[in-house]
Amino acid sequence: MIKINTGDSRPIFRQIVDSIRRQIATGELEPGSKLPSVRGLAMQLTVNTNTVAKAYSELTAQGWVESRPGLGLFVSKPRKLFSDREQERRLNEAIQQFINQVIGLDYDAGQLLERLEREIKALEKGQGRSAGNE
Amino acid sequence: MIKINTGDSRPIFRQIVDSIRRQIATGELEPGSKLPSVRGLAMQLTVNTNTVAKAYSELTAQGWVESRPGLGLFVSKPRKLFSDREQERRLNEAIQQFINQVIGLDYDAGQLLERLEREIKALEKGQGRSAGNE
DNA sequence: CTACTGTACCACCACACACAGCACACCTAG
DNA sequence: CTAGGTGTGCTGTGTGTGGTGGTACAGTAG
Repeated sequence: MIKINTGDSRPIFRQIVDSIRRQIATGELEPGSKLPSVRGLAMQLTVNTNTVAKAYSELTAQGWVESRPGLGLFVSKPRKLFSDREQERRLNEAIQQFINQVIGLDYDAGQLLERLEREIKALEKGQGRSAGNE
Repeated sequence: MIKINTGDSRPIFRQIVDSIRRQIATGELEPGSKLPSVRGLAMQLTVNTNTVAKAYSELTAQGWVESRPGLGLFVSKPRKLFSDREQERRLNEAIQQFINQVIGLDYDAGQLLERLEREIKALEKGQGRSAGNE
C-alpha cells in the first residue's frame, strides 16, 4: 500500500518511486508481481495520472520494473542496477548530503551511527536484493 | 575558501550555506571571524549578490552567524540551534533520505556503516560545536 | 467490438532559483 | 563633513521543475 504525505517536502512522484523501491528492496513486492495500474493508483491517491506515469517511468528506466505492453508493469528480477563507479558516486553523494543535514544537530558520532545502524538493518529483514552479476 | 560546483545538483545558495556551516562546525572558521562581504564573495564566485545574500540570510536566521550593522557578518559562539523535537525530526528525515538514496546500491549494512563512520568522524577532528544549554 | 494497459503528447499554472538593478541605514576612514 | 564599504530590503525578469487536465495511440484480454 502506497501512501502520500502532502506535508512531505519531496515531490509526489518521488514519494511514489521511493515507496515502491523500498517495497521491492525489502521483498514486500516480489519479482513478477504486478504494480497497480497508472489510472488506478492515481485514482487511489487522488493524484493526476501523469504524476504516477512519471514515477513508473523512472522505475522502468532504472530497471526496477518491466513493462509488458497492454498488460502493465511487473517487478523485474534482482540485478545490478548501476556500474561500480556510479554506485560509488551515489554513495558518496548520499553521505555528504546526510552530513550536511545533521551538521548543526547536537549528536555525536556514536549516536548517529547507532541510529543509522538500527534503520539500515531494519531494511534487510526481508532480505534485500543482492544479486550476483550484471 | 568557498567553492561552487556548477555540476552539483544543489542550488548555489545552498552550496554556500553548507560550505560555511561545515567550516564553522569543524572549527575552520572560529567564533568572531568575519565572513567575506556579500559583494566580495559574489564577485569571487561570479554569482549574483542576491544569491550570496540569501545564503547569509539563512545562516543568520539559524544562528550560525550574527550581523553587526555596517560592519559585516561574524561567526557566533556555539549554542544549541534547535529544540529537541526539531533535532529528532531532522535526524529522522536525514536518515530516511539517506536510505532512499542507497536502497538500490549493492552495499550491505556493514559497508555502509563503515563508510559513514569514516566520514562522520572526519568532521570531529577540529572539535565540532557541542555547547551546553540553550 | 469494448475495456483495460502503458506511453506520448499538448497546454496551463505555481513555485523555486538565479539574475539585475535600485534604495536605505549603518559604520569607518579620510 | 564626504566617500566608500557593510548588510538588508524591494521590484522585476527569465528559466526550470512539479503538478494538473485533457487527448490520443498501440497493445492485450474478454
